Amino acid sequence: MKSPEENILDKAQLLFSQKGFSGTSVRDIANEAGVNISMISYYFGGKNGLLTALVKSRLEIMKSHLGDLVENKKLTPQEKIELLIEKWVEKFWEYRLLNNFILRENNFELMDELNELITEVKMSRYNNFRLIILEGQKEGSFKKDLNIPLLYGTLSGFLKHLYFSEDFYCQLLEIEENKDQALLNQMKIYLKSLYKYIINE
Amino acid sequence: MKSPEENILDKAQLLFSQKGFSGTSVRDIANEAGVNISMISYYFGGKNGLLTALVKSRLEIMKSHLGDLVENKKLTPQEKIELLIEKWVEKFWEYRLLNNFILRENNFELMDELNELITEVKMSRYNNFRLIILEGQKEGSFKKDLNIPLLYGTLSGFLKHLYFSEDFYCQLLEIEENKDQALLNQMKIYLKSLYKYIINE
Amino acid sequence: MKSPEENILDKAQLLFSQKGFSGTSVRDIANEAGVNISMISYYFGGKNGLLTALVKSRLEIMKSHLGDLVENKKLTPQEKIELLIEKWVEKFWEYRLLNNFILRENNFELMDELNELITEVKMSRYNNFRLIILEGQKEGSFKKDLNIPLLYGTLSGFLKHLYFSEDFYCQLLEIEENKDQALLNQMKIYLKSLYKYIINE
Amino acid sequence: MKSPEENILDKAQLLFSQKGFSGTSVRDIANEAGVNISMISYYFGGKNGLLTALVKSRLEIMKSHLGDLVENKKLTPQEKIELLIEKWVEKFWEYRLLNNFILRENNFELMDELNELITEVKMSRYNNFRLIILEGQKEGSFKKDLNIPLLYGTLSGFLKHLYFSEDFYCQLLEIEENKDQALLNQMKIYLKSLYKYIINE
DNA sequence: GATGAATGAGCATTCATTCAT
DNA sequence: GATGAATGAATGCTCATTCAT
Repeated sequence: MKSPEENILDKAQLLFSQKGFSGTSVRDIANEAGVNISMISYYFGGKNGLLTALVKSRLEIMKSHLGDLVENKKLTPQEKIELLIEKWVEKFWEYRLLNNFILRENNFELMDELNELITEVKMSRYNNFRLIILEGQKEGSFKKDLNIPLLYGTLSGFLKHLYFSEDFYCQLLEIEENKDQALLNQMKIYLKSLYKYIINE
Repeated sequence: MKSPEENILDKAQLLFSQKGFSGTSVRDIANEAGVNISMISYYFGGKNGLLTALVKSRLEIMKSHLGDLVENKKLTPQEKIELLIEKWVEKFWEYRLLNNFILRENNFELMDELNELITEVKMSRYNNFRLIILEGQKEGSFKKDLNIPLLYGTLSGFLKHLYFSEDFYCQLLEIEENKDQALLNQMKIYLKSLYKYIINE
Repeated sequence: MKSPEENILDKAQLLFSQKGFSGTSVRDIANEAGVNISMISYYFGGKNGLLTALVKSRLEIMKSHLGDLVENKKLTPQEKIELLIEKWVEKFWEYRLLNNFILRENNFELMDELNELITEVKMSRYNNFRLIILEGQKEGSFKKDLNIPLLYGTLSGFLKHLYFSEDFYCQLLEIEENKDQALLNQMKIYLKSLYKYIINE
Repeated sequence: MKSPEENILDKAQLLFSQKGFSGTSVRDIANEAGVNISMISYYFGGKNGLLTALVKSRLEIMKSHLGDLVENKKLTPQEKIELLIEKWVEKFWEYRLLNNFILRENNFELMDELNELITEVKMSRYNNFRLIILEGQKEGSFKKDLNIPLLYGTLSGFLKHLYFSEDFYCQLLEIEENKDQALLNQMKIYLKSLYKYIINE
C-alpha cells in the first residue's frame, strides 16, 4: 500500500512528464491521485515544493548507482563499458518519465536548488563514464584521442532521444510485440557494438 | 522591416523555447512583440493557432533541404554522409529554438495536425539518411549489418542533446570563447570520425 | 454616470469601512459594484492596488482644503478656529468612511507608500491647526501655555470617535430625527464652546 | 504558569490587535501560542468562539472598576473627575490592545451577544462619568449647561486616539525616552486642565 | 483592419473546521 | 482529553478569448 505522498509523487511524475510542469495543474494531480486539492500544499508546501520533492526523491536514487562499477578491480575497462551501457539503458528506462520531464524543463526558474541538484547528478554520471575511459586509455586498450565529453553526450543523447521518441523508433525497427523489452535489447546490442568500434584501439 | 505576424512568430518561438507552450502566456508574447494582446487571436485565431502557424512555417523550410544531396551523382556515399553531418549540425543549430521546443512538447494534445506534420518531417529526414546508407551498402563501402534506425537516432539524439545542454558541454570541453562556432566545429569533427568508424567496412 | 473604476472605489470604500480590508473579499466588491471579479485586478492591479488607489484618490482631496483658511488676513484667530471646526466637522463627516477605515487599519503592512501618504496628510492637518494657534498666541488672544499636539488630538479623536460610534451618541443625545445633521450641529456647537473655554486667555 | 487557554487568549488578543480579526488566522494564533491548530476549535468552539471568550474575559474585568469611586462620599466631584481621569488614562492603557481591537471592528457581524456586551460596558462607563458630573452640577461647582454625552466622548475619543496614534503624538510632543510613562503623564496633566476649564463654573 | 475594455473559467493557495484515533 | 491528517469552501489572481467600437 502506497502512502498518499508517494502516490501523489507518482501521479505528478506521470503528468509532469506528459504535459510539462506549467501544463499540469494541481487539480489534475489531485484528481489523478484521488486526494483533495489542498493536500498538495499540505504535504509539499505547494506546486513548486511538489516538484522539488519529486526531483529530489528520484535523483537521490539515481545518483548512487555506478560508483562501485568504476572501482571494481576484477573487470576490464571494456567489460565495464559494456556493463555501464547495460545498466544505463535500464536505469534510464526506469526513470524515463523523470528524465523526459527534466529534459523538457531545461531550467527551473527561481528554483536554483533543483538546478544545482540536477547539474550535480549529471556531473556525477559523466565522471563515472570518464573514469572508465581514462582507465582503458592508461591500460592501453582504448584509443588515446577520444573526445570523452562528446562520447558521453552520444550515449546520453541517444538514450533520452530513444525513450522520448519510443513509438517512432519502434515503428522504424518494426517492433510490434513486447515493445519495451525488445527496444531495450536492440539498444543494448547497438550501443555495445557502437562503443566497441569507436573506443577500442 | 518584419511584418507584425512574422514578428509575433519570432517572439513566440523564443518564448516557447525558453518556457514551454503552457509556460508562455499570450500576454508575454504580445508584450515582447510590442503588439496588442488581442492581435494573437486576431491574426492566428488563438494561442493554439499561433503554435500551429509557428510550427508549420518553420517546418516547411526544414523539410526540403537535403533531397538534392541524396540524389547527387558526383559524390560518394562517404562524402554524402560527411556533407549531411555538416549540414545537419548547422541546420539543427539554426533551428535549435524550434527543435528544443518541439522536443519539449512531445505531443500536442488535440492538435493532431501538428503531430502529423512533425512526424512527416522526421520521417523525411530519416529517409534521406537511410537512402545514403543503403547506397553505400549497395556500393560496398559501408558495412552490411548496420542498424539504420538506431544509427539515425544516434545522430538525431546527439544533436538535440548537445544543443539543449550547450552550456554543460561547453564547460566539459573547456570552450570559453566563440562558444557557438567552437562547439559546432568540435561536433562536426567528432561526428565525422564517429560515423567513419561505425559505418565503413 | 459614474465610471466603473469610480464605482468600484466607492463600493470598496464602503465595504472596507464596514468589514475592514482583510474582511472584504474582491468578490464582495465586484458583486456590489456589479462588475466582473477580474476587473479589480484589471483596473487596479489587485486588491492592494485598489486600496492604494482608494486611499490616494480620497486623501488627495482632503489634503488641500485648509491652506487658504490659515493664510486669510481678514479673520481673527478666534474666527479661524471656529471656521476650522465647522469645516472639519463636515469634512470628517464627508470622509468618515475612509477615516474609519484608515483608523481601523493602523498600519498597512508592506505598503509603506500608503503609510507615508497618510502620515503626510495627518501632519499637514496638524500644521494648519498649529499655525492658527500660534498666530492667536502671538497676537495675544490665546493662552501661552497650550499643549498644541494634545489640543489637536482632542479634536481629531473626538471627531473619529463620534463618527465611529454615531449610533451610541445619537442615543445618548436622544437624537431621533434627521440624525446626521442634528449630530453635526450639536458637535459644532459643543466644539466651539469647548475650544473657547480652553484656548482663550 | 499560564494555562494553555489563557495563553491562546493572550496571543489572540495581541494578533487581533495588530492585524484585526479577519487578518489573523487561527494558524497564526496557534503557532504563536505553541499549540496545535485544532486546539482553538477544541477549547473555544472555533475562531468566533475564541473572539467571544476573549472579549468576555477581558471586558468582565474592565466593567467593575469605577463604581466605588462614584459612590465615595469623602471626595468632591472635582476630585472625583481628576481621579477618574487618572484611572481611565491608566486603565485604557492597560487594555489598549483590546480597546484598539474592539475599536477596529466596530461591529461583529452575527455576534450580537458580543455587541450587547460591549454596549453594556460602554454604557456603564458613561454612567459613572455622568453621575459624577450630575453630582457636581447639583452641588453647584460645575456648570449647568454641560453636554454630558459629548463631554464623555471627548475623553473617550481622546484616549482611544492617542493610544492608537501613540507614535505620531510622541513625535509631536518630542518624547523620546520612557515613551509610555511620559505620554501618560502629559495626557493626565492635559486632561485635568482641560476638564477644569470646561466643567467648572 | 485594429483596438482595448471586459469576461468567465481556471489557477495555486489558505482558510476554519472536522474527525478518527 | 488531545492530536494531526484531511477536507471543501473561499481566497486573490491570471488566463485566453471576445466584442463593441
